[in-house]
Amino acid sequence: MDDSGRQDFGARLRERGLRNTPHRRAVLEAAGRWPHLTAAEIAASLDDRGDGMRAGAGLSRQGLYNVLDDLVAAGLLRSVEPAGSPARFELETDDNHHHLVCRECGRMQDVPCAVGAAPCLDPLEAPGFRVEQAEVTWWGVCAECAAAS
Amino acid sequence: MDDSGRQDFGARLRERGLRNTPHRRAVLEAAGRWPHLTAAEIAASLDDRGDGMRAGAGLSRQGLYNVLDDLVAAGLLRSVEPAGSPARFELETDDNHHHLVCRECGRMQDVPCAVGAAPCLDPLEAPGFRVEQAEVTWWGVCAECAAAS
DNA sequence: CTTCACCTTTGACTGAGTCAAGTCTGGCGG
DNA sequence: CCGCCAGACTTGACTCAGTCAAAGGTGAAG
Repeated sequence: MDDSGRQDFGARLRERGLRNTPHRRAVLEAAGRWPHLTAAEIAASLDDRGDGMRAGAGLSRQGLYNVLDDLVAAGLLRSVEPAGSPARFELETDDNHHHLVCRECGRMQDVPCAVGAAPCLDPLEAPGFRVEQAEVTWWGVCAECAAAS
Repeated sequence: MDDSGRQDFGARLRERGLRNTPHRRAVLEAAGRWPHLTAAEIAASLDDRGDGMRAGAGLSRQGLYNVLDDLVAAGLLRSVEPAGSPARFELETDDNHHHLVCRECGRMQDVPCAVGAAPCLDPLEAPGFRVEQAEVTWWGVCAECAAAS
């Protein structure tokens, strides 16, 4: 099969000590193909996938959440949860990007970190607080929604 | 500390065209006294307030949500919703601060915007997207939790 | 082939918030 | 002074996203 293009998720799973199961691969593939899906959307995408890999029966809801939790814990997936929206998932790429969220339609898009490498992690006034990660979200109106009004 | 007598929430409400009701004042007072309360915590604080203003019966759940929505819409209250937590409320002060959230205990504290006035709103690569607001959240471990481990 | 750890399913449950529809209230026009 | 009515509040059913607990499969190490 022409797997040349897509990443070898199986290997990534093994690396992190997780078993390489079809469900896990399928979830990673979905997240790679359509970033920012919710758990429900991922479930739907598993149900109606028409590609080579047989989906078998759908993954149960609990199963899906287990898979998502495992992948997030293993650092293969990142979960993003903008206010008012259920959690959304994207492949973890360690590229320090942030998110634009449209106030109208809720759509989300990536932006590279605006000010250089990891400026958001700059030391700040936080006596005793050990900062591990910064998360920046820009809220506004996307091009489509702006046009529509 | 004691902010020169509490702010005149009644007047603020009228200014924005909202009726000045005891419930609304009480919610604003609670948010002023203990920032970052959840809706449930605000409800509890209304129930057992021992100060001058009689609480009367508790505000119903729906009533509370109505009040919160109104106050947020009127720009008197700000709602913050870190991943994995229910919404939390603080008085809107237009001071462009951001939040530190502890991964262990979930506690939240304010930090003044690290890099000057509103750097987070700097133009960024977002063709067509009209950015209205930036939100920065730092995740880490607070002093207490760090000490406890 | 067995076994045990890991993976998955089932179904009940919770927490946070919403919807819809009815009731109360207080300030204004008459 | 009275009735009206918009805005404030209550009630109760409901939804959505996610969790818990316990039982059932499965596959690779031994």
